[in-house]
Amino acid sequence: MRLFNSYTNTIEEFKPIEENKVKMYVCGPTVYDYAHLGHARCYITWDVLYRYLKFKGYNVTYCRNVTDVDDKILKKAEKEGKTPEEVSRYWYNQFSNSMKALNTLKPDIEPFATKTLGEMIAMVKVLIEKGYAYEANGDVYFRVKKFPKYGYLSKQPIDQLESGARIEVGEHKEDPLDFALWKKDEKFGYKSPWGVGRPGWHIECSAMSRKYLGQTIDIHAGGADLIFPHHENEIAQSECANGCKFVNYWLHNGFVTINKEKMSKSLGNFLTIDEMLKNYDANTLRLFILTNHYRMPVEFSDEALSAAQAGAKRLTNAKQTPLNETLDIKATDEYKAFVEAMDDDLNTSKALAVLFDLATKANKGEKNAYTLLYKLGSALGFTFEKAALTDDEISNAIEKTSEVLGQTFSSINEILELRKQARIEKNWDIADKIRVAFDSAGIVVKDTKEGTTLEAK
RNA sequence: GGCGACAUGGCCAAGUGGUAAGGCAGAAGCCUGCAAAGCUUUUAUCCCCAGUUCGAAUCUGGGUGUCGCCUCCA
Repeated sequence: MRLFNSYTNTIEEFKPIEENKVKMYVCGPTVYDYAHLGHARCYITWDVLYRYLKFKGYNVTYCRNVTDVDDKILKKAEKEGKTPEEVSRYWYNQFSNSMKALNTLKPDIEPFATKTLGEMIAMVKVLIEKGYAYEANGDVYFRVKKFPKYGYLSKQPIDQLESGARIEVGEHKEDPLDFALWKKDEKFGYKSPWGVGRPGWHIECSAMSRKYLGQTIDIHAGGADLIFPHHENEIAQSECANGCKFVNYWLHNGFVTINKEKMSKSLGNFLTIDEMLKNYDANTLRLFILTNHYRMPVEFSDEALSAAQAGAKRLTNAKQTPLNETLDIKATDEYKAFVEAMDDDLNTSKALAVLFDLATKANKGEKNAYTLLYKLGSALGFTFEKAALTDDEISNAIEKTSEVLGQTFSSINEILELRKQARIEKNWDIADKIRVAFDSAGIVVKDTKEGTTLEAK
């Protein structure tokens, strides 16, 4: 398997530290607001990597943190008259629901920053002892100049970084480039050797990653906007504290753009996952994201989403047959093509072509095509289970039909029986009226040789 | 200003040296009572210019355009 490593800027053969085991860390959300389509892209992308590694037989430990100590959380808490815990718990639950609705797998470990404070403080202590950090007026800063590799990940010459760096009012840095490991905060802070304060954002990930996955891990992933300064700082902290390499493969996903602009909270041009899920299902969003390579930008548009919706239906509407559990899928050409695509730095769009090919084969009645479609599709996180009609849809359909035919029905089956009779008698008027009534209730009526089926639109 | 990326048919998007996957939309046919779904067929010379090569969308150089990072950000 080959992956693009942002650290070396090249595609590399993936070799885990321990054979067959993969330790992956993904920078998780700061829980203070709705998750948007950009987050969906990030977490779906790494969900696919997680699923695919498992599909390949790796024993994967996936850790994704929750940042629950942060300025924005505190601001929100003050504004709403709540405690920071209340705010972060509420938004964490929202986030979890969104992730579940998107059909992403739960990470094996989901640590909270506030539960890892001991490790953060210990790490900062070591950095101070080793001379990589210093205390200044209750704050602790990292001495960037002491770490010669600083800027390597982001490919930034240090003098360029320097010209952009500033010292904020009230900070007591030795150098503008230095960044905070610990910040004095007497109001919301926690006890530490340097007084009451809060950890810096970057040290959180360094500490959580080490605590749950170890000093050197295989994969660290996140949005490309985290490269600088977040990941750059993580490298500096972890490598100086631990005295060894931090991450073997740095993976970064591209952004979702809207009107050719990055979708982000600060620009206010975002669509929340919850909003999106009202109009499109999880398979549609997943297909929309996976048709593009994960490192490329994805432009949001309703046309693109509609196209993805039609495409997702094509996959999930493929003729389903009982799964053949004895099939040796690894021996099939489709499996080989799929794996070859995915092994090539997650070429999901090529992998999808295999799925579409299988959908066509399944529709033509080719043996095992559906089994393969199901298994390979599941490795990308698609679901093939047909959604049952909702009570709303059913009662609506009954109501609309009763209206149109001027006759009261008590169940769907009663209507279908009537329609069946009407069709036998070639009373197309009644048959069509029922179909139109069902359609307006969101139910598609299909007449096939095997009989009539109902599906949610 | 520094750093990085991208530019392929109506739309989305693979493809990194040998004459353009796939999806959506469109057209035609089959199937259907009519639909829907499905099946079959069908639409490109790859931003511009120069170069390397027997041969380039694919390599090199120069343009043009778009985006991202350099500050919180997935």
